[in-house]
Amino acid sequence: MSATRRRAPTSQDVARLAGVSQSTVSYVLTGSRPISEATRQRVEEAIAKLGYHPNSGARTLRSRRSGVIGLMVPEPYADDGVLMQFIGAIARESQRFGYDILLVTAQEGARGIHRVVRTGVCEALILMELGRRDERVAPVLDSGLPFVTIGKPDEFPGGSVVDLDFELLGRMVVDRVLAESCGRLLLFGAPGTKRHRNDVARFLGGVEDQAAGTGLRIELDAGPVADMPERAWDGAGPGERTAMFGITGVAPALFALAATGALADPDRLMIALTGDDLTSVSPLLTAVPRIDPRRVEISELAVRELVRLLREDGAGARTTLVEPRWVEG
Amino acid sequence: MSATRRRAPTSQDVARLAGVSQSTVSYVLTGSRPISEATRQRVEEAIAKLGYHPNSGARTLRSRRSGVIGLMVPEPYADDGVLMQFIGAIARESQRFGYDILLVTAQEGARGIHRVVRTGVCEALILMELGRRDERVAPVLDSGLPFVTIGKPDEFPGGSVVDLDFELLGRMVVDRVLAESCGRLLLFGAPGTKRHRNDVARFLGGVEDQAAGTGLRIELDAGPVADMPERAWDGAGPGERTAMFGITGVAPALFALAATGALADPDRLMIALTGDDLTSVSPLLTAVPRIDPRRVEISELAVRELVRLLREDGAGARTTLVEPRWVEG
DNA sequence: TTGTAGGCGTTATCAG
DNA sequence: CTGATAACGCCTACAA
Repeated sequence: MSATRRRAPTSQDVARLAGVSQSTVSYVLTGSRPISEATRQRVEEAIAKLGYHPNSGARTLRSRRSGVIGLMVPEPYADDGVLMQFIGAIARESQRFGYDILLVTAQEGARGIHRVVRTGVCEALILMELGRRDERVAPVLDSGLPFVTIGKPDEFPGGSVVDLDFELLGRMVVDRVLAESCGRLLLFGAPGTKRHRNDVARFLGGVEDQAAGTGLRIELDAGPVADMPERAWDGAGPGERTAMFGITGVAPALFALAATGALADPDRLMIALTGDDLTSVSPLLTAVPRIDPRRVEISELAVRELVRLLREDGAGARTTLVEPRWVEG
Repeated sequence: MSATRRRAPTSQDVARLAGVSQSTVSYVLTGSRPISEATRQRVEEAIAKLGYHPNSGARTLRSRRSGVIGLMVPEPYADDGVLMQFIGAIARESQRFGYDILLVTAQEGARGIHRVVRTGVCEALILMELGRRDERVAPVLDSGLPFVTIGKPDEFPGGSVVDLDFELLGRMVVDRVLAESCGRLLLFGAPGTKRHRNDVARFLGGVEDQAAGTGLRIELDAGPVADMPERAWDGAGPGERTAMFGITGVAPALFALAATGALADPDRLMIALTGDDLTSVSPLLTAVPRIDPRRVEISELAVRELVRLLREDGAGARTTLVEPRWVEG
């Protein structure tokens, strides 16, 4: 019943069929030396006819390039589909350059990195959601492998960084809030307890900078997201307009606000950090000013940056901060 | 600055340090022949001291086992964090058995499978979200590699299947709806247009079976999820209680219902298919009867089934359907 | 219980 | 422009 698993054709088989030496087949494939048009043709025909694919193990063993990029994903991840947006975009973009993505869960920590690096499964790494100082950086660094982090730790010798410009985001939010004549900005999602996260820290820095001297009151909310609307009510002065924003836990907050009708209340201004998928959820949300966190762009940039590090030999590390953008309704 | 990338230690190095032959090191690692306690000790010390990890390329080349499982993920994926629950659990469980997960995006289709299989990168596959008949099955079958699908296609020669028992789910929902004296069940998320999906088809089958002869009116909703509450209103007879359920698009529906206050309305019964993460979103949701789709269990079972196929040589394919469970509030 | 040696399928360095 | 040939690091039959 099951297909007899016959041996996969090797470059030797291709060579025989094309009437050339085995090494010539290799050169046609790698392009690392000039080949006459005639023999290239014959070799390519043989390849097609046999359905030949170079054996990955052999290639990796010999060349020390596995064609695999390790992706360290955070886990568990409470937030909605956000993570998948990154992973999908990273996988797609990698394939454009001939690389595959191997998952390394954060749970495995430094040991996971170590394993995947020492065994030579991965020839490069993308790290997501690093803490401001992260134990996983050490094994990466001493592996000497090129790597890119999505998320900007405090100090970073060696790897490239691609991330949203969270500091700019903070300034953008404050500007909008002031333009909308709000006297108060409620930052929900308990940012005060999340300063250890580099994105939160940078965002808060931007907010505080831009708000300084403007009289805008910044409140770091704490407590269950579900009760956030009540807290927003209580803290407002008479006739004062309140703005709300969070860089995390956006969906639950919108949910809670929708249930109380606050999304339609002109006394509140809600700004969401999210892709444009939210409009499909409820018509109410079209009224919410939104910022595109540009997750797909960031993912693609991360891959391309990694490919650059892999190709150009002595290529130096770089930091690329992507501007958040207002999504026009 | 950057660490000089010194050559990784080989089993040869370990052998020298331990004062044994290279093959002995290999035997200690694979356990494929008895080793005296004394030499095993020495070898293991040497391994630890050098931080040795067997080279993946060499091992794969020689043994034809790469230690990598290919995971074909659907993409793009509109639904919320669901997919990540599967992927995370699969990655974790695989690691318990010494396997890594390589992503293959559905976008690549049959060619992706072909590539990853012929090059020998993956020694087994997990396929998610297959259609009732799927083009990607063919290359998998003729690769002869063991595979497991999460999701049950119509016909399936060769691979194992692990999935939620969607037919039973349909019957469970109908039973509950009848017990709650609803005269009408509104299935939202446009299931009528999704019969091509094997889960939807099986669910609807179960619903129809169980509802037959009971007088329960089944309506397949269509149109934007956001307007679903209005449609639910309009179709109800006088004094009639309406139940609502969807196996897809649950979060948006709950969102829309919350905004209209319907979650607290005793004339409506909303049943959600979801993990228990929803309660953190809003207190309102604790009142919604919920079914646990058991994604983590399904993921783990899929991995264990695959490992079984890999280990036992002539192991036959199996179908495992996991029972949905009511989550008690 | 342990050692020796051949080969897995490539890449890349020699020659020609 | 092309052919032989030597590794790459490990597994495992064959010897001892």
